[in-house]
Amino acid sequence: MTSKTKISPDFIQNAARILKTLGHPQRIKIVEYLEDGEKPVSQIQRNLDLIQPIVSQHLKIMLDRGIVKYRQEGTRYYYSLANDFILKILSCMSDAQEMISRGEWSLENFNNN
Amino acid sequence: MTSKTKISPDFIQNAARILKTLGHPQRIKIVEYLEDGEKPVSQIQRNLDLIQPIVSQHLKIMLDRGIVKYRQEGTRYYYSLANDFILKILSCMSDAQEMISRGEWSLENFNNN
DNA sequence: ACTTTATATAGTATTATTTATATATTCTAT
DNA sequence: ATAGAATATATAAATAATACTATATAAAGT
Repeated sequence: MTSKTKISPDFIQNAARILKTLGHPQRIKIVEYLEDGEKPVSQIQRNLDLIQPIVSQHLKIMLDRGIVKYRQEGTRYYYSLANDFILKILSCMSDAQEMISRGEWSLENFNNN
Repeated sequence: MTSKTKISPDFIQNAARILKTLGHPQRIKIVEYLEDGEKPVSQIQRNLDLIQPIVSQHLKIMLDRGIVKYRQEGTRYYYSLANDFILKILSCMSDAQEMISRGEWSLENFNNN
């Protein structure tokens, strides 16, 4: 059983923003990649096989929304997760993945389009 | 410590979709409202003070993405959460709310715009 | 049959997000 | 001072999400 979740009305906007921000495949991948510590942009770029401005753009969005932070060293920008909590959301999604693979949840609907 | 979250590459699109879908204030409110059981559209509408087509649209989006389901009875459509798991995500967000209120996390960044 | 109620669906305009491309900045090494 | 590397920023184009208005459907009551 799940206890009554009460998100305060003031916080709903923030909650939506966080979820929406993480609701992008490449950003999820970036967050996952940052899980084991800070990484410079170039490395993220290589790892995810994306062009540099795209990576910087996603990082900026996540920076503005408090999801990542960075530390500059010379010409390198080392990005890392602003917070361990972000991983909780991802681990929640990996639970979802399990449920679906066990057939306990279906994302597809009969009247899907 | 959080254990290594591993979302399979195949699932990342789905994960993003779920998060993005929940990343809307009114949809969060709807999900919260459905927490204590199925509700007909009209009641959701009254509760959230929205016009009917908006509610139906959000419900349809969430239906297509496996987040809600419904049961028709006469002219009434009773919507409910497709899954208890959805609440876990929200409860995760209510944890976030706490962290922020305790000052352990800031959503605002110096160079925010 | 006709009307009302509850809800869905369609179409559309507006706005936001995403991606791509091009350029600027800043640091480092020469 | 110049050049190269790493990254940011600006801008434009393409795409998607949102909210609104109007209309359709289907069941229930008269």
